[in-house]
Amino acid sequence: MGTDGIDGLDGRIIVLLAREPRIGVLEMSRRLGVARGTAQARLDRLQSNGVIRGFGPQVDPAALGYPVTAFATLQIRQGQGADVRAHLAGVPEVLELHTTTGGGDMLCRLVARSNADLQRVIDLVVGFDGIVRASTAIVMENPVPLRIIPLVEQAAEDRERN
Amino acid sequence: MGTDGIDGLDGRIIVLLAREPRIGVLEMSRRLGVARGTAQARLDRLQSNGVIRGFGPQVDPAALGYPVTAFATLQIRQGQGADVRAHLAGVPEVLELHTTTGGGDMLCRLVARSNADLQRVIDLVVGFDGIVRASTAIVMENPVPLRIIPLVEQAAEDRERN
DNA sequence: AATTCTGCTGAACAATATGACCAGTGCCTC
DNA sequence: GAGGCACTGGTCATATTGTTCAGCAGAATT
Repeated sequence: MGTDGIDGLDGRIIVLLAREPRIGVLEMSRRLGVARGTAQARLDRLQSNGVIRGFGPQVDPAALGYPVTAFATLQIRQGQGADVRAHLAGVPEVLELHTTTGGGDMLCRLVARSNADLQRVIDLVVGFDGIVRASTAIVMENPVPLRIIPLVEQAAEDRERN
Repeated sequence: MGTDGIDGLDGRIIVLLAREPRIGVLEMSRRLGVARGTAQARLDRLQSNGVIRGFGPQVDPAALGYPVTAFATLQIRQGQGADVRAHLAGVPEVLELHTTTGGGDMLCRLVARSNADLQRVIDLVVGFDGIVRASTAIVMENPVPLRIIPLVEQAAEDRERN
C-alpha cells in the first residue's frame, strides 16, 4: 500500500498533539512552521489513515475510585471462546481483553475499588462456565505508563532515513 | 476526601467526549442541555481532579507499522529492579510496564513490525543483565480494546444512588 | 429564621479559530 | 514538457473561545 508509516512532519504533529492536546490547527501550524492548510491536511490524513484513532479523553480509573489494577490470565475451555468474550465484554471492570497464542488463553486487564473488591471482580470474571483456570497478577507500580511517543519518533526516523 | 468519583452529569460529559472528542464546550453544553459555563466548569474540574488526564491523540501502533502486540512476563534478579526499569523505558517498542505481585516480576506490553521482528524486540528487552527469565504471549485478537466508558457509567450510577 | 456557600443560568464582550476558498510555486513522475 | 501533488500565504464570513457579570435556587451554617 505504501500508506503505512509517517514522515517527520507527521511525527512532529503527533508529538505536539500529545504534549498540548487542546491546541487548534492554527496554533499547530505556527508551532510547526508550516501553513495552516498543510497542518489541516496532515491532520486529516493522519485521522483517515487510522494512525490517529481519535482524541478521546484519557480517564484515570484511580480518580474514578478504582485504584487497583490487575492482569488475569484465563484458560478457556475449547469452543467456549465466543461465550467468554461476550461475558467479559459485559463486565465494566474489564478494561481490555486479548486472546493470546497457546491453547485457549486470554489476558485481561482488570480494575477494582480495593484489594478486597478485586476478589469480587475476579469472582465475577472467572465465575463463568467456559473458564477453566485463572491466574491473577496485581499491579504494584507502573514505571512506564502506556505511551506511544517514543515509538512515533522511531517510526518517523525510520521513514526519514529512506 | 470526597473529591473522588463523578456524578451523572460528569459521566455524560465523559461519554459524550469519548464519542465525539473534537466538539467544543459550546456544542457540549447544547448536547447536555446545560449552560455553557456549567459545561466549562465541569470540564475544568474533571481535568484538575485528574479524572480526565488529557486528550492526547490515540495512536494505532499497527498504522505506524507495528501490527504485532505481545505481553512479556519478566522475572527480575533481586535488587535489579531500577536498572531493568530504566532499560525498558529506553526501548520504544515497550509501550507499557508494570511491576506485579510475586517475586521480582514485571509485565510489559510490546509491539513489533512482524513476528520475526518480535524476536529482535524480545532479545532487546531480555538481553539485559537483571532479567532472569521471560515468557511471552503473542496477542492474536483483541476482542475488547482498551475502554473506559462502561466503568465511567458504572461509577456515575454508583454515585447517583447515594 | 436569617445568612452564607455553592453551583447553575443566561447574557454580554472582544479576541480568536474555523472551514472554505483561491492563485501561485516547487518538485516528481510519466 | 505536461500533469499531478503538496505546500504556501492570503482572503472571507461565521462560529467558538475565554472571561466576566448579575441573578437565582437549594443546602448548609449560624
